[in-house]
Amino acid sequence: MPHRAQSGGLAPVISIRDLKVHCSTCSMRELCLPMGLGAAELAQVDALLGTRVKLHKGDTLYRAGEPFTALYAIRIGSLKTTVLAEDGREQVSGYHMLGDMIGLDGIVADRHGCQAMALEDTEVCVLPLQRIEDIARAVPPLRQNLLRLMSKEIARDQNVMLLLGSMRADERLAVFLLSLAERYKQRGYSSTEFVLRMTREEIGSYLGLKLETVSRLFSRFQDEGLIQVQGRAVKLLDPVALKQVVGQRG
Amino acid sequence: MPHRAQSGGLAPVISIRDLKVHCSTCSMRELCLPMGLGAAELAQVDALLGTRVKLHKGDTLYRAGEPFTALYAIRIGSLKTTVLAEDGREQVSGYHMLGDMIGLDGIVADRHGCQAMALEDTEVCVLPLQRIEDIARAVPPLRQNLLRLMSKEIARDQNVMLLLGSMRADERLAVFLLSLAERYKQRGYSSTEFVLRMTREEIGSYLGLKLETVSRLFSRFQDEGLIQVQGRAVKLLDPVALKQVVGQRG
DNA sequence: CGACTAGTTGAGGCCAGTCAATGTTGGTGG
DNA sequence: CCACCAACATTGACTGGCCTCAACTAGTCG
Repeated sequence: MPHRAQSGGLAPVISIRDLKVHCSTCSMRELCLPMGLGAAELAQVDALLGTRVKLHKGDTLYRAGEPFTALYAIRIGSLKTTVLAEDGREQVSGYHMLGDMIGLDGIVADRHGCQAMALEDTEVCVLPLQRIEDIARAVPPLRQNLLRLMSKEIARDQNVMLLLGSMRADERLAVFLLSLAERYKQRGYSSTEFVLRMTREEIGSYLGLKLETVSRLFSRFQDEGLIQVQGRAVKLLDPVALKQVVGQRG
Repeated sequence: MPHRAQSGGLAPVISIRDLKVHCSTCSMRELCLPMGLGAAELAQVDALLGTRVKLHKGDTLYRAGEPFTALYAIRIGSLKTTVLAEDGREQVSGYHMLGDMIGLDGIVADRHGCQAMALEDTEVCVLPLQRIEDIARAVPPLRQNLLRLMSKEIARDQNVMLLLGSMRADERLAVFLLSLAERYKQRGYSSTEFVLRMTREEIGSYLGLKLETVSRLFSRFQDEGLIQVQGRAVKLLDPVALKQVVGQRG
């Protein structure tokens, strides 16, 4: 099902003006593409941005193989990206929350290399492809930021490779929880208490594990007093001990 | 041990002039950063490039944590990049051959996120960081190419994640061999017969396997008539069947 | 209320890891 | 040139961690 520009039967509680994106008033601007820009530059970026898109839980923002037309910055909510093998196998390649940019992999072939799906009701800012070049020309620091974001994505992917290639199941889950905690913290949320937006199966797919293994590990971590789990609600009781899970024998 | 600008006791068999890099005369230019550029633009890039660096087998081009000063384009030879976990664990994150660009992960933090080591005698072109901005300003198509290369790296990493997260050992090795074959082909070499530049352990590290497993799989593939192996010399006898290894049960 | 999805837990099997012995290769120096 | 050594590679026996299959529970939504 394609994404929709507006949610179904809800009366609009926000004005038309708000529907236009403004980096200058966005709380995520220091994590997002315009990080570090001055007021004048921000105004330029505002003028170049497209509209925002609203997604409901389960909506797809783009699919693998579709023409690459824009990058997206997440304003509210979260998405997962999944890569598909030729034989239909599917793997979650990332979880993305507010302030993150997605779609960076599409530039190479003018087609998206993966699929992006909303894990909850979500809003993204659209950066149309044609305008990215304009932006890059007009605002040099922004060009730098774009490179940085891509570079950051590469560094992140390499860490996931390290996780998938060399860690045991319990280490993977510990790293996953700690990395979520860190990202929530950066965004001003609690780093010890949060609600997972994805299923056990999706976590497993991301970590190269089966859902039963993930479930068992949650139970085990709880038994060991490291965390408290109630469905998708997670509380990190002992982050230090959780860190120690990573990198130790047995 | 740091890299050296020139090899030890050898009399120079190439002229000084050749030591300066020239994209316009480089056979890799259509795979490398200047792909698709016109003659005038090539000349501009030539003027911006730094010198080349020679590495011997085992030499390190850069280490994780070192200040990021340049990107590198491989002229001759090959390198491996490895990421390190805090606990000292190490994983090969990529094999890179002539025409490839490396160091792209360093932009984010002004520090390299991984280590690059030569697998054989190797020469790389140096693109000093300060000049990358100049290049991007002066030659718009080159800016586009830089983005494309980074995007390609992201897409590649995601495929590795798919491999590590969802494939059995034999599938991983088959994918690895086929991807090497493809890359040799793109560079004008035989796609069915080549010499591996890395040890079984390094292959295993890249694929998330132990060296014994890699060795056993080479033997098994040979028994099944898929390949012929003699140490590091590999001949793909039945690439089609090798492709079929990927994605089938048992 | 029934159908469905998500999650938990148990029993058993298998793939890849571990440990160990042996063979092979390539570089070095006498 | 060859003997030597260290690094690399192969193969076997055994182990164990994660997967598979399966049963059951708890929410959720028509």
